[in-house]
Amino acid sequence: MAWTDERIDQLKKMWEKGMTASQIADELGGVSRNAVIGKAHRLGLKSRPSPVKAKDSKAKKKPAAKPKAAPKKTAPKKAAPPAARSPEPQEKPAEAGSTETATPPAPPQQQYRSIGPGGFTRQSPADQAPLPPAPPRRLVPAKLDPEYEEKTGLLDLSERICKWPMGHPGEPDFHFCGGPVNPGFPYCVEHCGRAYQAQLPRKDRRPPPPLPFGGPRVR
DNA sequence: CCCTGATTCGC
DNA sequence: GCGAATCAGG
Repeated sequence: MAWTDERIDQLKKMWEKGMTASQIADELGGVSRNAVIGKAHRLGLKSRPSPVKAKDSKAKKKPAAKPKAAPKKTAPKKAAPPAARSPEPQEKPAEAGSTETATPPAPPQQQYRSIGPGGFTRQSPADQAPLPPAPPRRLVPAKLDPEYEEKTGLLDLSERICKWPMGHPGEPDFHFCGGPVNPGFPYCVEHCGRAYQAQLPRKDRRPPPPLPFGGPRVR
């Protein structure tokens, strides 16, 4: 599969969106995870938190004892030069919370109010007691509803996860089996048994169960 | 084991 | 330029 401009564009978007190389790879299709990573680097895309990095400052020298059976074809060019990485921006605002002090409650002060018809105290918007700062909100619950914890969702699927649907799409608790697959199949052993069945002779077939949601829409 | 990204190097 | 193989941390 070639890297067309379009696919490169998708790659960039996904990469910058934080998707993993694997996710990007099988979203694009036709490329491996390695291909995606390789391309990303060639494109000069920003590297992202990698497990195997950020290790430094410890010069561990093991002078001897590491022949490794010489699996390399060429002379292993060790000694990665500790070339000074680009100077980290080091943007640490060091600003003591001088600006984020909570708004102090308005001090009691002389106020002039007019009395409206019916004796109501007139109140202008400026007279409104200052609203306390809104509490910080979470966009996402810190903890998943226990009902969905442990459930296998669409994004959890992989080549070794059983993709047998449990429930129906659209239902709140729709999820996937999530068990280990029967190697070579998209389902676990149990669900392979459900998925792959020989046809019964016509006379032995049961009528199909009623379709959910009232069946196909007729226009 | 599984996952991740980085790097190398033959093509 | 490409990406499999390899490395290495979580």
